[in-house]
Amino acid sequence: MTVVDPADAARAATLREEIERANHNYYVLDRPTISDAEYDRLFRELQALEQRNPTLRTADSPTIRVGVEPRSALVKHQHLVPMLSLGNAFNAEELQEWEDRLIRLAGDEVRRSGYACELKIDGVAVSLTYREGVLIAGATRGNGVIGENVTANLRTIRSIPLRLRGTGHPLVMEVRGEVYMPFSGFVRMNEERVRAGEPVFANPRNSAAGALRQLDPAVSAARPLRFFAYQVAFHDGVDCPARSQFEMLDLLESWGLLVAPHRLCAETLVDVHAWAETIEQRVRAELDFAIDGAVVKVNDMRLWPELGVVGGREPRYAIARKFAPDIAETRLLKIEINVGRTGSLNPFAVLQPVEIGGATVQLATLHNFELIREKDLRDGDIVLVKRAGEVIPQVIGPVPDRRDRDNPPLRFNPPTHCPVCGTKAVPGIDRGMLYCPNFECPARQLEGLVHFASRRAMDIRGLSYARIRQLLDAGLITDPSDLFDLRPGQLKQLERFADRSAEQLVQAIQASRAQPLSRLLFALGIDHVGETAARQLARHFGNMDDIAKATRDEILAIHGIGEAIADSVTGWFANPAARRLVEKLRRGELNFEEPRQKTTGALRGMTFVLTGTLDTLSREQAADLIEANGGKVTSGVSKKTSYVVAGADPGSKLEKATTLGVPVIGEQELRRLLT
DNA sequence: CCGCCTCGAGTTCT
DNA sequence: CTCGAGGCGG
Repeated sequence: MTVVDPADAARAATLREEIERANHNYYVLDRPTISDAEYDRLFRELQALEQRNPTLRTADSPTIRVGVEPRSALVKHQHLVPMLSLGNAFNAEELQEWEDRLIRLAGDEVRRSGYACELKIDGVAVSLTYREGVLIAGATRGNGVIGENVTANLRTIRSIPLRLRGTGHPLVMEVRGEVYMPFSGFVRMNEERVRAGEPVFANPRNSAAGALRQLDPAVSAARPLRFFAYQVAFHDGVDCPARSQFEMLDLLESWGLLVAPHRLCAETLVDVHAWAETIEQRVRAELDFAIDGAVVKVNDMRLWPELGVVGGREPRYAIARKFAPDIAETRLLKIEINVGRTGSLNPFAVLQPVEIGGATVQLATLHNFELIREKDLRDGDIVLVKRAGEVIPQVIGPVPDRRDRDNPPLRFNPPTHCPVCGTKAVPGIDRGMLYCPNFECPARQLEGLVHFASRRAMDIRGLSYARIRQLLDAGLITDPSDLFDLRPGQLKQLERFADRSAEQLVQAIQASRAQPLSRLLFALGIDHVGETAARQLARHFGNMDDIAKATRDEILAIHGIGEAIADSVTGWFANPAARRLVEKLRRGELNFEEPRQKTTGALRGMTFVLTGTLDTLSREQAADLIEANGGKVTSGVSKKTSYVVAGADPGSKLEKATTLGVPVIGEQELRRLLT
């Protein structure tokens, strides 16, 4: 006789109530009140409590039921075989526990069978009934046993065949799968709704659910819905046409159904884990639809009955490896604008900090003003933010349902003037972009100086963003040439400047005067003149004065330099302010010469691409080494690449090298090439 | 004129 | 790292 802790009992009751309320809001009212992650947390806590105290497991506990009663406006549909849900594993350890349990139940057969791995689409589960290959009915999952008949709506989805292709389909069967709305379609649909003055949808899954339950099929036909199939159910006694889940997926495809991409037949759990990591870190961000995890199934279907079902609810042969949610709702506090070095006005979103995929997101780029207009983003909106792997956070769109209807926030208007200096903004070549044309704009000066001092330009250590701002505010500098007049005494006057750091900074600035012309030229920040073009110019002309007086045609003659760069360079040197800057730099005794490049070298004519972490050399050292020996380093792999030098943990370039047949070498082999 | 190869520029968080 | 556009070769 076990004694139940009264605190546990009270907690269980609270959890049950909260879960029931969330279920009702989600399934019945279609208005989710808590996030999926929060729901999962509550659910698991309740499960754990009940496991510890079996007497708490009441007959009406949500852990026993699969869902709730469906809304009754639609005709009911009884599933041939119940549509069960899946147990969850949130990490590799829980996945391992699952396998351990399987092996205890069915022995090593499980290992030999391997695992079928599929994406878990975040959509609406449906069941399609085919008789003699013809679609006769379709239903939502409902409570798992009885769903809603939405046949007419499902028929409007083009990726659902009305008649199956191929042969070998059982007389009557239900194809199980997921209806979803792609991100692109979701965004487009909301844009159209904004134009039509209609309310907009909160997120793709709710849109798909809402579209399926429309009473008028014409309405759901207009929605961009898709379908992926993942399973088949038949009457007992019907021979399954496939032996394994993976074969079944192939069979579904041969019948003309779509199966979610990136599936894998894994031999071991280690492979499953590696695959799931790749999906979560890399693949997920590229998909045009939401996934909330991966489904792992024992591949051999003959083992399924033996493994049984947990609590009448979750079959043991499959488990959902859940990912951290990569989408969250948060408030867009304000749309702000950054002024770039080139004068580009870059809008970004300041967000109420929100946890997504293990990182706190506060800022997200909005790219350009066209995009803000299309999505109709406004200060104060609740927005959907997506972030996956190492991808930069992205604002998918507003959730206007949550906008105060009586008092909507003001529509965002692109700036007419530079927010920093007030100069009239001008449109750029790229659509949606605006520029501040003022060369003396303080923001542009700040960004320009940061670029000047940066590692790849003049490489002045200790001259950080904050320091530059401090020097500008103190009126000690306005342009890069002023740096070279700075004296330690002036810096020591400033706050937070120790004697030693003042001397070190002046020292670093003085040392940078010797940088080759190519770096100085790049540091000046002339439009279209990056590292490569700067080096080309410096090598070709040899010194600053010959570049300054070069004609457009003389510059055009250089291989790799075309009209855009030539015009930009001659234009820059024609500007009196620029000429004054050059003269001040000359007085500061900066190096205006490019050292003669030796034209020999073991790597002459070869092109290299670096990826991953090399054994001893840093990426930069390796690049220097290659260039010192006459070779070239580029960023992308192409047919012209001679070698890809790969280290530990290489990126996507390695894959591209193998597909293009480019030889891949390591650091040791690179060194051998030098001799 | 088209397609491929490069380069330039901007960007978030740990 | 990725997108977009510059530049070149066919």
